[in-house]
Amino acid sequence: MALRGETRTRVVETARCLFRTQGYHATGVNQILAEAAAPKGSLYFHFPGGKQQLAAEAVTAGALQLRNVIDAVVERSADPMAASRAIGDLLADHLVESDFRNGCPIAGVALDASDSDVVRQACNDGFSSWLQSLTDYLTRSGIEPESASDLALLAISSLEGALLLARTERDAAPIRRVADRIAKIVAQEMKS
Amino acid sequence: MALRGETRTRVVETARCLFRTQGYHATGVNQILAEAAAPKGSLYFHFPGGKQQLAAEAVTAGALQLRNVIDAVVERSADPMAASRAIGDLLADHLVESDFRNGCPIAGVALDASDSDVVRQACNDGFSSWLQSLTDYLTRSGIEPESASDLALLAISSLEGALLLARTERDAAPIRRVADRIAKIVAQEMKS
Amino acid sequence: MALRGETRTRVVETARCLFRTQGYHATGVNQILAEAAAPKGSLYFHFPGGKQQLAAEAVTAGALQLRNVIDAVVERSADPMAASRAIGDLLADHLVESDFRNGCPIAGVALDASDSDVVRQACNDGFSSWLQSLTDYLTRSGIEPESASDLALLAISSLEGALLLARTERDAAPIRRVADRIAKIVAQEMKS
Amino acid sequence: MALRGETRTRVVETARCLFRTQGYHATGVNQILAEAAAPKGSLYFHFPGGKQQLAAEAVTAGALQLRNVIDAVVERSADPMAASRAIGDLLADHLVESDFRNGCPIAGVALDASDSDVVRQACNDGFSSWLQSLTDYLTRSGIEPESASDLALLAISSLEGALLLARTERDAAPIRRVADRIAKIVAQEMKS
DNA sequence: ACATACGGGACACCCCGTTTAT
DNA sequence: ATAAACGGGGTGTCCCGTATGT
Repeated sequence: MALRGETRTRVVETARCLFRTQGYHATGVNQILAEAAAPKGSLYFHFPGGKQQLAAEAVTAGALQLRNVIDAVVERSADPMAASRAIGDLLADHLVESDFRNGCPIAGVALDASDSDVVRQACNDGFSSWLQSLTDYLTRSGIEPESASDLALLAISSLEGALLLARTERDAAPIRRVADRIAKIVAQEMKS
Repeated sequence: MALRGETRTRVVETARCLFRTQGYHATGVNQILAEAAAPKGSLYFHFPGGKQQLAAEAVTAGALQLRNVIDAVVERSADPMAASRAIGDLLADHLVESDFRNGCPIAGVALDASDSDVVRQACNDGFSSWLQSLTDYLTRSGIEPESASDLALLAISSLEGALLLARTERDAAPIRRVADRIAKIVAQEMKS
Repeated sequence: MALRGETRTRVVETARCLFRTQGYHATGVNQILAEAAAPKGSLYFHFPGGKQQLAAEAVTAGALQLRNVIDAVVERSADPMAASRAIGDLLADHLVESDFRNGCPIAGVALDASDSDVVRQACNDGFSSWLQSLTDYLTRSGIEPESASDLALLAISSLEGALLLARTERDAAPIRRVADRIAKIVAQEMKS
Repeated sequence: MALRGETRTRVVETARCLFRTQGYHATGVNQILAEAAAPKGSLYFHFPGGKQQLAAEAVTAGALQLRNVIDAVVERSADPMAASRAIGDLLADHLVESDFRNGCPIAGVALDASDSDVVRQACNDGFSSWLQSLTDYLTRSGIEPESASDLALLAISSLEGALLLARTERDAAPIRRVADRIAKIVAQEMKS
């Protein structure tokens, strides 16, 4: 018998993948349930808020996962410049390996479901956590707090945009080029 | 009887607005037709390729319009740094004035309809034209071609990402902060 | 709440009648659902295969029903000759009573949906069951198996064609004339 | 420039082919016009009665063509028995060569458009002409008029039905078997 | 005779959410 | 927690016919 919450987790994970590659409106709850091999009747038992709640949880989970992956990469890096390039490589690899389907786990939902407050809030929380985490890291690396916050915003914005451009172009080069530029900018900031 | 192409243009314009604010899948052709006060029966006369063709044309039109607006702003600016800040203000104003609905005219479609090649190609062409236009401008402003291309990619990526973050956060600040940072980076590039 | 399968059966029955009189493409699923007073949303719950599955089931049901009716008529008949005439009368009556709308429950679908394999197969199964049943009966009546199979094919083919002609002519005479001729041919076969 | 009526003829021919293989409702006027490379605007100039008139003319043309082909085959045959088998072979070949799509040029329309009187009448005229032609031939071959009429009806009905069965089964055997049986029946009739 | 455009309705299919009964 | 069935609205697409302008 299934452990308590096992089905729930599987549904969220499936939703995370599908929302990430297809966006909010292009992904149907039936598809999620079918792919998760979950019983349809119990969707609204686990997620009384329906598709919106499911998307919010999927985004939250996706944001957390990516943050953990990035944190791990960062900790293995010698300095922020190396970290930036490593993150770029990571994102580029994710994209290419999925045949240019796996972009940002938040963006597709954020743009597509911006009318739902609960979903938008989850997306915002995800972005905020990334910004906070990156700002902290840059500060720890010796950058002044104010600059660190700006750089974190620039880094995440540009990587987010680069993911979009790369996916549209079906070429991961923009991601690595942007990550490289960010590295240089961070380097200059650390010298001063 | 309608003037040649008048209805067609009106439909594309309506589609451009709706796709921009709602994304591809959240926008129905019925809604477009109703809002454009266009006859339903002749949609597939004007757009035999259906919704995909309509989206492709809407994206193309949106990309061209925004490029023209930006070109005008750029020409009024004293230098690339001022231009960057002016573009940021422009995008931020667009977003705020529309109650955080009018983001990038391409992004919402690009992320949502990446499975359709004809739509994806139109999005890619739009991004490419922006990149080209900006690269040219930076080159004309005295930046080396190689750096200009990189800076253009960074600028567009980061503004694209900032638009997404700002829309999600319902706060235009990220756009202006990113535009300001880009201005500083361009300044440094011009000194060297 | 509806008893298990009650709605489903009602839909299939309605579909059987409508497909029989109107053919496959001239019958819309909305019409079927409306006439069956069935809930629209659950059509694809009961029939995931859509209209094709519905038509296949309707044909199967129609073929079985007509076979049962014919079997009953045959068993009441003194000999194959009488049976042939009785079947002709039965089909002619069906046609006339419905103002020349109720022809063969298979033909209208078979000709109209021959591009769908699932539908074609259901039609084929229906015809095959009729052929088998009639061949068995003729064999039991003392006709050699090989001849019985040929006669069954002739009988069903000619009645099928006669139904078509009668419907087109709006005159049931061809059916009875053909049935009478078939009776004579069977008689001659039994003497030999 | 097109000769007068050339386009019209091409449209009717295209309609004949499409109606024969797809039936009435499954064939769209747009498809006919596209396949005939005919201008859409002039359809209702040539055929003010619309699709129904077009179908009626297509059926009339198809019936005449098939009658001519059969007449030619009959005249080349030594006797009615040979003629029956030759007709069966002809129809079977037509069916197989078209991958079981080209059945009777009337049946598909007759069953599918029986609600339109103008179409039904054209179908009826086609069938009647075949019956008349065949009855005449059998009479000329020495069969009593009354029997000849009955045999003609039986022959056409059974071949019509056999075409339907063969198409559904995707096997031309029923046509040849029925034609063979008809030949034997005619032979017996001629002896008496 | 043709061409462009309209016009509204219908098509099959699928959506998300709810209800009732296990 | 699951399951079967409902409920109505919406999807993109295509239909046949018409009207106006060469």
